Amino acid sequence: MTEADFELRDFLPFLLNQAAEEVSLGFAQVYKARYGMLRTEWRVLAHLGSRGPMTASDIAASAKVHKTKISRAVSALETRRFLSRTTVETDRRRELLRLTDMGKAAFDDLVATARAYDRDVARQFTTEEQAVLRRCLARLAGL
Amino acid sequence: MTEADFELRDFLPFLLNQAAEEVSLGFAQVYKARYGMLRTEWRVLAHLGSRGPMTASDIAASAKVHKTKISRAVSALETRRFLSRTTVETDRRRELLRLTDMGKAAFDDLVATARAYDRDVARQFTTEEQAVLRRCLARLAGL
DNA sequence: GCATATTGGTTGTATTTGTAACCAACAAGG
DNA sequence: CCTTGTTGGTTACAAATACAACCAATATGC
Repeated sequence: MTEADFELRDFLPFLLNQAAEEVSLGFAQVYKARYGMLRTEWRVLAHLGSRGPMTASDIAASAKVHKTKISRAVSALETRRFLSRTTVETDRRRELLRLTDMGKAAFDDLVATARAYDRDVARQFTTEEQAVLRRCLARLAGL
Repeated sequence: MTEADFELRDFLPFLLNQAAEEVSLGFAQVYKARYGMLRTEWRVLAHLGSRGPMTASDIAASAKVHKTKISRAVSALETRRFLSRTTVETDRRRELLRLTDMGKAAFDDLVATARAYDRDVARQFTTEEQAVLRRCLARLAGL
């Protein structure tokens, strides 16, 4: 007999993946449809929008995303004029990224959408559940 | 002023992705190192192991994974002799997938590893937190 | 100052994935 | 039967990702 009583739905890595996929797929469609943005691009936008100008590797470190992914997302956002780069004069390897007016507008708009989406998702839980859920996820995410 | 008080870490889709990535990355390395299996392959193995023989589209439906992904995972598992196919005689489009002895052994082994990993992850939470977390995730995942 | 190592960032190539087109087996309607 | 439509599954091609090699600027050791 093999381990017949093993249930995938009790397995945390599986549960997390499944939930994450389900939840972020819905939101991905929103901003993809509206701005043609990929997940990483939206995340770069969010970082710059909420924390102000920073360099690519700052974002990579804070979002724990590989720098090549960031690099490509930044190019895409630059091409669409959502952000601009300026080389840091004291260290000319680094470039400070900042949102253009268009980028800020997109960010504001996406924040509104994001908040509404978040409320929508959260609504199916009690306040206590929400608190526990967010706390546990933050811990797991290493925040 | 742009929406400066928006914090990514409060945004559920982001939290979920981050947590999922962090948690399943660790486990992925275990079974990738041991069996050279990809996530989808391990999930196919898990389905067949815990629910017995079934067809590719059964798995696709139950795991909510696209059938092409399943198809490729099944071929990979077949090549490595973890499973075998037999055409269903009453409907020759469908093929019943079942684990070979090797597949069963791999499944048993992975179940043990998975349980240990799960315990490890869960240990940082209280019993109540665990219950809430699993319940919420299951709901979000649509289980 | 000069060789060496490190860091910020990009590019090239091999995998992986998603989307759509596809084939074969079956089902339904006439 | 013979069209037409559906379903299970695979394949082909495009997009996305990971990984390693790379370039330029700076830091470090001597």
